[in-house]
Amino acid sequence: MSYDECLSRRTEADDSTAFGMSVADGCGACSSRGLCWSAGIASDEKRWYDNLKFTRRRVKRGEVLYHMGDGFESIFAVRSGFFKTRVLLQDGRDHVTSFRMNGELLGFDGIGSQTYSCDAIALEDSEVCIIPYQRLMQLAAKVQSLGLELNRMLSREIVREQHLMALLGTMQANERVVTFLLNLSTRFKERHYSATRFVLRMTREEIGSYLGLKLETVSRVLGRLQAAKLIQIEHSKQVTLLDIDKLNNAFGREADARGLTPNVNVATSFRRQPIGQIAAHA
Amino acid sequence: MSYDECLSRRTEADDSTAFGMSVADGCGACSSRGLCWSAGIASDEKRWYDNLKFTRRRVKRGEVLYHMGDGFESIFAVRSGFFKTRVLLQDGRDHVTSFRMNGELLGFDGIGSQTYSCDAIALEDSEVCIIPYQRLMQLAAKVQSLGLELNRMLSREIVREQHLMALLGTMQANERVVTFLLNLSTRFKERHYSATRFVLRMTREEIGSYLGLKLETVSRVLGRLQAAKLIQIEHSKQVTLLDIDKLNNAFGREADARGLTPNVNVATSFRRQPIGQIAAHA
DNA sequence: TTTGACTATTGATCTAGGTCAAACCGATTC
DNA sequence: GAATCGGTTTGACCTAGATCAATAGTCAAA
Repeated sequence: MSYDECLSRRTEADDSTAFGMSVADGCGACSSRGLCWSAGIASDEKRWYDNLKFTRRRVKRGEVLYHMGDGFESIFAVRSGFFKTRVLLQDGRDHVTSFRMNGELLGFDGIGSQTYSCDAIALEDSEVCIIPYQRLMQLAAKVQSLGLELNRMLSREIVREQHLMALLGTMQANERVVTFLLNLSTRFKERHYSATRFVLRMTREEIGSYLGLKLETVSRVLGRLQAAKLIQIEHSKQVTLLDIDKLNNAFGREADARGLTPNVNVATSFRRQPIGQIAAHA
Repeated sequence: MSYDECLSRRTEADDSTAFGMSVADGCGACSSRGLCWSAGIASDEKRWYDNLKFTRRRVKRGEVLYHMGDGFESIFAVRSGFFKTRVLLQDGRDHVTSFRMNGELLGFDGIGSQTYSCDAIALEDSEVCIIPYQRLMQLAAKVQSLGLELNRMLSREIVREQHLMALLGTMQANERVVTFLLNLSTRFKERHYSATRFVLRMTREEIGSYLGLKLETVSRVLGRLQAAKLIQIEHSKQVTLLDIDKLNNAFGREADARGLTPNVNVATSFRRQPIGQIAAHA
């Protein structure tokens, strides 16, 4: 998908973006302020942003933002909504590699080969800022701190994935699910949403794919966590974390900003116990 | 570890690096030429490299190049030898996240937080080029293509890790090990070493950690592959791939340059069979 | 050349999580 | 309000890979 195609798909009705929107007049009012780009840029260099016009695009639930194999033109910042990314295997298997919420970025995977290497799909009606890479790099040539910040973001994504690899390589099903919930909790908290009560935008199957588990296993673990009064689930999607400390102590350290921190601070034998015992114990 | 410390550990005897070494006079003669940095930089901009003095450091087998938590100053290019990186979990578990051979880079994980997020450990006596990040970025401010190339490398690392996550999330033990062997094979081939006969520098346990398997499982799979006459192993470490095509067809597509391509082009039912049947079938 | 520390192989057994199948639930549509 | 549909839960069973344990190869130091 070319950058022009991208633009043409922009919601016609959205007047505010009709002529592009600079960071100066757009980001200041954005609900992702402080989470997205601009947080890392030296403030005396912010004026440079005027050169970087953002456009936006609405993506309906289930719609694909970009496809694996599409030509890389832009990275995207989630303004609102929720996305998953997934890599596809030739035989039909796939694997979910991330979930993205507002203020988070999509498309880094395309820089290396000039072709996106995964699919990005909206899990609910969403809106993204389109950040054309070429212009971004032209600007970065002038604004030092912008290039540095971009590197930092790429690096943080590498670290996030390392932690996820460790999760996939070493953790039990219980730990994986709890780590996942705590990570979501942290990210909602950063966005000034409730850290203890939130909606799971993704299906059990998507969670399972992300965590390297089958959907039935995810469902069972959630069931056990509920039976242990550590969480509560209504209508399958609405989750309440009833005791974050116990969840933390039993299964994983406070997950940091962007990554899934897979650290565990209890003895191995303990981790292996069924959840009921852990809840009673902690 | 500071950059100065890094320098001070440099091998005293290595005169060629005593006053730093520019890309111009150092990289031209390097055995990693064409694999490392310089391949991606516009050639008319290569002269700028003179400003970037590289120093080197020898790292003995088992020695740590950098530790998780060390202050980030530099990235490293492997000149010779072999490294692993691993993330540590608080309770003593760890997970190997990559193996690096000559021409490959280490330390990207430190850019985001200014602190390395994993350990890098030499698996044999090795030598690295030390690339001070600050100077690199100063130079990148002048040389556009350098900044672009750095972004590409970071992005490729993200994609590599995505593929590895898919491997950890979806593949069977057999597939994982075969994918691993084929990936090594490809990388050796790129370096003009034999694609079919090479030495495993890492232990079964390290392979297992990387692949999310136990060392016994790795050993068993290798044993089965050998029994199926797909590979041959001498002295535990010396591997010969006897039939790359069969390995490929049965378990995974040709692995691309840097990533573990987890694609599989056979039916699921087929993949599940024991190796002997696959070998007979393919 | 023996000793000792690793590392790897191999067998026997166990279990976490996968697989299969049925039932359930809430939302939508007819 | 019956029917359909996508997603979820739950139970019964099974198996890939983990675990445990014994043996053996490899290499370097004494």
